[in-house]
Amino acid sequence: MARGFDTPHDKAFANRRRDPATKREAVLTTAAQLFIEKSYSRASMNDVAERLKITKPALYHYFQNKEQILLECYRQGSALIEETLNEIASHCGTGVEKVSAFIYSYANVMTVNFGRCVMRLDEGDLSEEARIEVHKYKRKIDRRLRGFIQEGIDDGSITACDAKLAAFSIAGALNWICQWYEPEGPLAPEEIASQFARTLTQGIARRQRSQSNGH
Amino acid sequence: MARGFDTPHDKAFANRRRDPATKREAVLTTAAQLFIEKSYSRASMNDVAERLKITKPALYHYFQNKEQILLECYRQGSALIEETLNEIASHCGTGVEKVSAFIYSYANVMTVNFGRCVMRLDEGDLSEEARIEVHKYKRKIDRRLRGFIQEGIDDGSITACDAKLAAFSIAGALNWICQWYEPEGPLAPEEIASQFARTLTQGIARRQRSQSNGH
Amino acid sequence: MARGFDTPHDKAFANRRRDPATKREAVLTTAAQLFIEKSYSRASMNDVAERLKITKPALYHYFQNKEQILLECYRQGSALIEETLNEIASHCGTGVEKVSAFIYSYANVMTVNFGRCVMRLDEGDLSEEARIEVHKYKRKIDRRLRGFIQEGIDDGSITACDAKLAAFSIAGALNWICQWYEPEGPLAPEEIASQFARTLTQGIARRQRSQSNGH
Amino acid sequence: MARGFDTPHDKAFANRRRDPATKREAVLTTAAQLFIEKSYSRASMNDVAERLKITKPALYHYFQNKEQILLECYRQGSALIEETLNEIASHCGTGVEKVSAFIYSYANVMTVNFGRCVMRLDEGDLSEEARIEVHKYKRKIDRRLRGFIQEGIDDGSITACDAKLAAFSIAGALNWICQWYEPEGPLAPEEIASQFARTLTQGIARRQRSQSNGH
DNA sequence: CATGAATGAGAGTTCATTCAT
DNA sequence: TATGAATGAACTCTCATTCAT
Repeated sequence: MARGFDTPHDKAFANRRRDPATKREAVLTTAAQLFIEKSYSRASMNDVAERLKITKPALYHYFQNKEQILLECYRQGSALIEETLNEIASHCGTGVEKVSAFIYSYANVMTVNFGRCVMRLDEGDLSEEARIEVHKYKRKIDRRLRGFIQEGIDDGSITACDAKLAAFSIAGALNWICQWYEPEGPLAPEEIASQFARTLTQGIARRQRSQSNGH
Repeated sequence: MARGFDTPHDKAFANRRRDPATKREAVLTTAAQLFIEKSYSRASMNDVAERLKITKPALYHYFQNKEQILLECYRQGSALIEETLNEIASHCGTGVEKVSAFIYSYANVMTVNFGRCVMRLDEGDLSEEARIEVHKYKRKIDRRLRGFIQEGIDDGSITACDAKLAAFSIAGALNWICQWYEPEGPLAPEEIASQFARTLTQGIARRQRSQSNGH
Repeated sequence: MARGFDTPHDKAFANRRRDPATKREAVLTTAAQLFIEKSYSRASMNDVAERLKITKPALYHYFQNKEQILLECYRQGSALIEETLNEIASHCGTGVEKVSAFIYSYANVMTVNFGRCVMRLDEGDLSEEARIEVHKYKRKIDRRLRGFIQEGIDDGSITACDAKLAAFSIAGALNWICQWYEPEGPLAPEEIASQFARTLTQGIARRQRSQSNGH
Repeated sequence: MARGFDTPHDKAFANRRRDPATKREAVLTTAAQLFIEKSYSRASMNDVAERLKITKPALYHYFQNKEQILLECYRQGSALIEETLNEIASHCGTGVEKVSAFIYSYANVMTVNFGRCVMRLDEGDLSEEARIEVHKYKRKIDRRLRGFIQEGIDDGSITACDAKLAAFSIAGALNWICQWYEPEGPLAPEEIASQFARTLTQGIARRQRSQSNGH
């Protein structure tokens, strides 16, 4: 996974007859990259175009406007998260195991640009309508995490606690990853993911004489 | 502490003979509020001036430019955190106790505007020089927290673990507070602070009865 | 006459082997329609292409550029008017009869898109050269109308008056039709035409019984 | 009246401390002039600014945006017309006299830029809301004119006819003035006004043995 | 031939900042 | 001193037009 996002995407535009879907993707990926690097408001359409070595108006062939690009970033990132959520929910296991799996997967998503966009970019840049859509995604994630925690409390694998605050705490630790993670840094996504899964789970796991949370 | 930042500060400008320092403070507080409400880039100097019921150029009597206001917000918030850090460091106690105290204080700071500014605003809006200064503050906080954790590991109050990642995890949960906390919301800062102190500490605290958590 | 211009013209492009002249006409008719609906500047080449279900560059096979389409609209509309003018001029009859016939025909033309284009679209969108050409058409119409009026004055069928201003007045009433006429509206072109012919002619016709209208 | 609109209005901006209302007016007058000269869409904010010898953004001190300038032009022009309407309506006189007075005043208004704007500019450039407002103005004018005509029919001063079409015809002749009138041309507004009043009134006036419509 | 893709020029608008009073 | 007015630079977006296939 990951680390591949720094490669130039201007090749997608080398030939005029290239697959338009590929080009659209290239625009999106480059935009996401820039949004993370410089923030949405400081990343101009010109910046995106320049990095792709095309002109500004060409972008408007693939997206209606800047906000649509932003929204699509949110959607892509949310989709990544949703995938893992569904997978985990469908698996059997105790609550604490689901929480642990969630943390592991989510941490990984927070190291790819689209995932980072979801939690790092400013929703204030979205229109009211788009903001509502994005909120739906976020609420769903939150509800799932709380659900896993509650399952754990119910099945005895998690210590009794305020599921809401526990979720905030875990989500906070995870979401913060997208603020400090650097693709070129010394920590590989998997390392981060597995240690986070271990540490954060311990904070809420029911003490037992011996416990293994394998990953 | 807390909650006092929503009162209107335009009164500071009601009387011409008011202390200039007070006025400067009023500008700063109002700006911080707006930066949190709308983000730095969407909060215009006009907005600040309007809310204070003064004119735009008047702002330039107290601050060189918009960035200086932003930087000062970072400084104020960082100072709040530093204070608590020094206090805790000077207190006696085991490592885990210091960590717990840190979490409690820090969580509280994350609910006041200046504190929120430090971790919520975008450093990309600062000049290179200012960004370096702010990084110094942040590194210091991180170093302290890691130090507390290491102390705990050394004195046996904290389970052996990667202090760096543990710090990231705790800091993440805490820093995220400034993203979701709402002054008018149902959760009081102290509630948040105490539950976070409890939950997050558990994640790293040494279990009193012997316990092995298989790698 | 009339009302047939709302039928879709994209059928002209359905068959590849269709007469190119037919296609050109279809472009023109559609463009005229759009120019009337949205104005020349707001009707984009894209709009024209979309309505015809062809691609934008295809338009450039039939017309050099947007302005040429506009010019051609003027020409088509002017031709319609010119036709009626010649017909009327060649007919025998008193001046007032010619004026009445002119009003009737002209009013009808003002309810078809090409006719409307001539008097409703903005000459400012034409190049200097084209504008001069269009002015020639308009001047010719004006001269003819004035001629008819003068004939009437000379043959006694029209009250003595400033032929120039009288022409302006009649032309104004007629030209204004293209601003308010709606193809789907309650008034049929012929109704409008006949009442206008009656009313406007009365304004200048010589009274059968002697009458003085004091200056 | 009239003819004064070609004088440069940049003097209003010579001094920074000049009356803002005067400057606003200067912007409006210059804009109206340009809208008539080049049409709304071709007259750029830059054009307006240049002619006033200020910069583009300075315009935004006086008007929210381009459309607001346009709307204000419509308002100013409509106000001019409304004034005369009220005056005429309150005067005693037969219907035909009122119609004649209306024509005279209205024709004059059609020779000043604001008046011309009302009937010459494209309503399609207005937002839905503004368009509704402008329609209200126009409907009011139309209703008044029809009212005057109906009064005339009722009091016997005007020949029985379709008041609606008669109004269209008169309004058309008058509105067309704003298309061909040139401030520097040979015809003075008053000349146009008085002949139009005479000619158009005759078109509907009841024939009497002798009649004087003085102006 | 006909087309999807791309461009260049220019539009309106915003905003931090600085004159000039 | 403190302010209303003005600016310059930047941004998003549109569109007629033309490549390149």
